[in-house]
Amino acid sequence: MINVGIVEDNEKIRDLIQRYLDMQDGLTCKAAMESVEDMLDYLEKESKPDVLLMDIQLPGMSGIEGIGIIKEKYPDIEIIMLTVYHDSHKIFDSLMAGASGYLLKHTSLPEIKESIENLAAGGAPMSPQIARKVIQHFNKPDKKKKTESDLTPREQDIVNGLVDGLSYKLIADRFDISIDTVRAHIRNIYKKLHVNSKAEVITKSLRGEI
Amino acid sequence: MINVGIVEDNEKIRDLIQRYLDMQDGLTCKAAMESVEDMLDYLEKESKPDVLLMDIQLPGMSGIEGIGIIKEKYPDIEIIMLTVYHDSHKIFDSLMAGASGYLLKHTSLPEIKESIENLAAGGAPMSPQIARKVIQHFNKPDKKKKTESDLTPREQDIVNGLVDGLSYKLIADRFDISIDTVRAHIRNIYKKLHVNSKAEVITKSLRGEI
DNA sequence: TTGTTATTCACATGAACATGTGATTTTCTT
DNA sequence: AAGAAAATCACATGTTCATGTGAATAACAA
Repeated sequence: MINVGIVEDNEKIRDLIQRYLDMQDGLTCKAAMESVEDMLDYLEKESKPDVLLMDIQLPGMSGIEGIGIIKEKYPDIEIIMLTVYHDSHKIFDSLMAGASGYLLKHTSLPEIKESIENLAAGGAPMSPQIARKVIQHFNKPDKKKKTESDLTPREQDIVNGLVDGLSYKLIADRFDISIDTVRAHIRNIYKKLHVNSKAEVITKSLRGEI
Repeated sequence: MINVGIVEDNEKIRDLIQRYLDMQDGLTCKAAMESVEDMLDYLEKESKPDVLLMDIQLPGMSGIEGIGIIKEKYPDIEIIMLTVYHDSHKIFDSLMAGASGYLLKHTSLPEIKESIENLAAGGAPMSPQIARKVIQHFNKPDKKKKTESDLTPREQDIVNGLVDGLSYKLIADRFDISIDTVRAHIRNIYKKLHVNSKAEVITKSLRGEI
């Protein structure tokens, strides 16, 4: 028997989901709150659910903030976001905060039930549109190669020195060259990267733009 | 009508999937090859499929290498991996190479059909176990908080300015404070982070150590 | 062979940075 | 009400950086 909790401020939706889930075989749904704060109170007193369905837009604390707090106190509770938001920031913030699934609100009741069972079986429920955005997040990084500049090996050495926080003098020592040679390389690096400070080179390098 | 192609070295599985998909309404499946090389030959001559089902373990070029080559030549072809491998490396390598979905081989024929339609509708088909691993990839980064220093909001502003490659003067302008105040903050930042140069602050910041 | 690129070095100057010392005001906690 | 922390500003000094100009050597491609 999977114990499900709900955090959703819209009373109609909350009651509808609760009633539906509670009458399903294998599921029980007793805790249906309108805010994270209420749910936290409930969790201190009553038995903890296995799975929480959570909205993002809530009175008081947002659902995303709620994830962090709940997961810290009760790491075993799995949280599925159930929301209208499909923008990348909210999705990734939720996942990074510790959510195990992300469903859009147009998801039908039977699909929600299926998602909960899916989660209990080791899956990760996601609406298809959400899955798409998550995957796109991985697809992107290829373009880095296009922006790749063509620093010479020596120039790359110098850049690494800068990233390590070395002064010109220390870079010169590291590679056994004169400080003026270091300066010369840095001039060339700046030209190639179209920058004019150590700071920008370091930032570009660590962001993978070199 | 969605045109599907298959790259799979096991003849039985390949034929089975091809026959099944080809007899479905709304789908056609004419191109079923045993290697990426064969599929590339086919793509040069014949009409291009909308969706490719691709194995990873193949004679000759691996499916993951294949993704990159096919996506570069024909960016509009969507690729779904269909494989027995469920290790994180193969999953992420595939997604980063440009795959739009990842199914495990125990997926039933009707589920494969559903996944193709799902993809055509803007979704991203993934087996639940795969979705779980993808999400776990996001869940991890929390541990960074442990190494988090306790810079004040203003100090964090200054750090961001440094990362953006601004001089003290420009940082002062950005926040409407004097350059000496910037200096004062930077002194405090250096003490808290145990560093003594802009470069080190930028590196720490971009490596998530702040 | 001639030209280009990579790597090396030197001298010079104004701008930006690192660091010390000291001080005021506001805000929050005890 | 007293103390701590955060944010603000000032003055001073030595160091490091950014940039200009000029040049030599080696390696490699046209």
